Amino acid sequence: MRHWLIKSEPDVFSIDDLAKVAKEPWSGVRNYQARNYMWKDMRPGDLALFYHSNAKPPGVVGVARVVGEPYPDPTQFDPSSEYFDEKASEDKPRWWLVDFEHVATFSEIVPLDRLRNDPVLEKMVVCQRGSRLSITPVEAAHFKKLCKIAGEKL
DNA sequence: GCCAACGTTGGC
DNA sequence: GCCAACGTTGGC
Repeated sequence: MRHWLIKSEPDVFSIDDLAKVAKEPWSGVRNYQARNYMWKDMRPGDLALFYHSNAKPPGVVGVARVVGEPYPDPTQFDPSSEYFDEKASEDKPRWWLVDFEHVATFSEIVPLDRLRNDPVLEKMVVCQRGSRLSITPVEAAHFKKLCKIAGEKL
């Protein structure tokens, strides 16, 4: 099993929103690297740290799980969607996604500051300067340590 | 294939 | 609101 970190702006879609739905299609990702992670590398059952970006403070707030296999992001075919892509077609989709389900909400956020001040967790991609990628791989040891800090037993 | 211009992300 | 970092676009 692989581990991941997914970013979401809580004003748009928060961990609480995820907790309210059975599963959420991770639509609207329009970055090739992030797409490739969902398309080629994610497997059902993979766990992901749920990260709140553009938040005060930014940080990891819980855990989500990949549900099912990747499929084409339907918003790319919808002209009324802000994620519409005129260069994509049903026979040649450009954007792929997976669904995520809620696993856990931490009792407290683990702020980005906290990660940056940790000699081990500072190595996480999300801690790197200028890191903008919305989906990144996470080492199993980092995932485990972060859950421990959060007091989360999975 | 280079690279300047532009748009977006996201911490601060 | 600012701005550094980064990805994408398009002219050449």
